[in-house]
Order: sequence, then structure tokens, then C-alpha cells
Amino acid sequence: MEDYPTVKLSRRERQIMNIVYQRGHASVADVLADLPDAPSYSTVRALLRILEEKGHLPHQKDGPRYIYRPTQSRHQVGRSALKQIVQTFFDKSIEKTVAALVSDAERSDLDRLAQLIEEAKKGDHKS
Amino acid sequence: MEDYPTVKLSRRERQIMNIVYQRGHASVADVLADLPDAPSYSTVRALLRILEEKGHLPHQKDGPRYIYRPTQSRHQVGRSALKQIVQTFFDKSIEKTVAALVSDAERSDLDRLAQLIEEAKKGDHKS
DNA sequence: TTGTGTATGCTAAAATATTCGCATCTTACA
DNA sequence: TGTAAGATGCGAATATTTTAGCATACACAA
Repeated sequence: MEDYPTVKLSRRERQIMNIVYQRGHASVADVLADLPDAPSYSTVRALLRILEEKGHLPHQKDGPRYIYRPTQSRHQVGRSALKQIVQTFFDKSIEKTVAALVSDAERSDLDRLAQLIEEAKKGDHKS
Repeated sequence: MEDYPTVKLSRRERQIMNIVYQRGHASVADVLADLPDAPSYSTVRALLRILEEKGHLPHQKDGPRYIYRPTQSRHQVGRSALKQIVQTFFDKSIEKTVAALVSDAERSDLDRLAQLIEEAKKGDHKS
């Protein structure tokens, strides 16, 4: 079976990576604030250190504190995660997946989506 | 932060749930076949037992063997997982998410997608 | 200067997850 | 029937994850 990037992360590590991806970058306090069933400050730091050691989340200094940013681009990881969802829950069908998304969409979304598809058709060189 | 269904599952448990969702239902042997870095048969059974105890994956007998099926519907869990992805990687934007999907689509997909959107527009009663 | 709030560095314990072996039970069929 | 192949039941060791405490550094205000 195909792997996907998060496959080697533990539950907490995955939660943290998700938080950081959602924010773009984060301090220890940021992560702590967003983490469900938040553990102690120490714990979060330990996890961030581990993620850094694994090469996923290097830090840089911002005054007195550390700011963590992912090494892999949000866009790339997002696409990969999306692919996994399509495969697991939607029979690898882009159409079924979009159908699920559309069922949550509002009218204004639909118009922009239609436009998006049209653009794609014009620029399509695959087939 | 919003949770999503897989948040309480361990790495292996999540892998197994994904496999079962992809297949619809599965025997021990099925799971073993699809599991990356496959452990022993015993191990897989132990994990399935745990998932069953947690209420995620009851079994039924099929001749001599157990067949496991998720309690939560594939569609439901898929939508939920998708939502999580949209939130984490695509700024909660359906449009950005579809754009990522479309970039992997072929021409035939695009035509059907356009149709899908049109249908949605017609049936839309939200706004 | 001295105390307070907020950081990180380091270490170790506790809780969970992951793994497998051995005994036993069915099913299929020679 | 009786035997091999393939399942499950049970129990426990091992590895990993998750957690937290205490010491220390630094900025800033009283």
C-alpha cells in the first residue's frame, strides 16, 4: 500500500504538524493553545524537539523564543494528504471527492468553481 | 482545535482503518496484505481486536474467518477527513482544494466536474 | 539591583502502542 | 475418520510515545 507523509508520525506528532501547517509557523505557546487535550508546556517542547530531530520542523529564533516552520511545503504535503483521502474514501475518484466538497459549498463557491474548471480545460495539455 | 475521527487512533490503528475503509471490509489476511511494513499475523489480529473493543470495527463470521467492517460509514468519515484537510492545508477554502484536485485531473474528469457543478447550482437552496 | 514572567536545556518516569508465541479450534477433503 | 491448513483465544514481553519536573538564561520593571 502507498504510504503518505504522516505515516511515520505518532498521534501527537501528527496533531502538532497539522497545527503548524494550519498556522504556517508556530511558537511553543501557539501549539499549546491549539492542541486538543493540551498537555504541559514541557511536553509540547519535547514533542517539537523530536519533530525537529526527525527533520520535519526546524526552528529559528524570534527574540527570546523559537519559531517552528515545516521543511516540506504546505502545498506539497496538502496535495499528498488529499491524494490519500481520495484513495481511501472516494475510490480514487476525483469526481466523487469534488462532489463531497461541493455538497458543503455555497452558491458563490459554485460560481468560482465553475470558473476554475473552465480555466483548467483551457490550459489542459494532458489529454 | 477541532478534532477529527482519526485523532484518537494510533499510527497502526489508523493504517488499518484506512485499509478497511478502502476495501469496504476486510479479513485479517487482507489487512496483513495491505499493511506497510507488515508485522506478524498475530500482531494484526491484536490490533483488530483493539479496534473492535474501541467500537470502530466489529467483526462477523464468514465461514471460518472473521470479516471486519467499520461502524461509521465510509461516506461520513470521508467527508470528515476531507474537511480536516481543507482546514489544515487549504485555508478552509473549498476552491483551493478543488484547484489542487483539478491539477491532477484529466480532460474527461474536467468535463464531468463541470457537469457536477452545474447540477449543484440547479439544486442549490442554501443561498 | 533584584524580583517576576517567560524562555529553553536536560533528564527520567509513566502510559500506550506494538509485537509475537503457543495452545486450541474449525473446515475441507483424502 | 483423521489429518493438514488456516483461523482464533489468550497472555505477556518489548518498544515507542507521552508526560512532566527542575535548573538555568534573559528581558524588563520596580
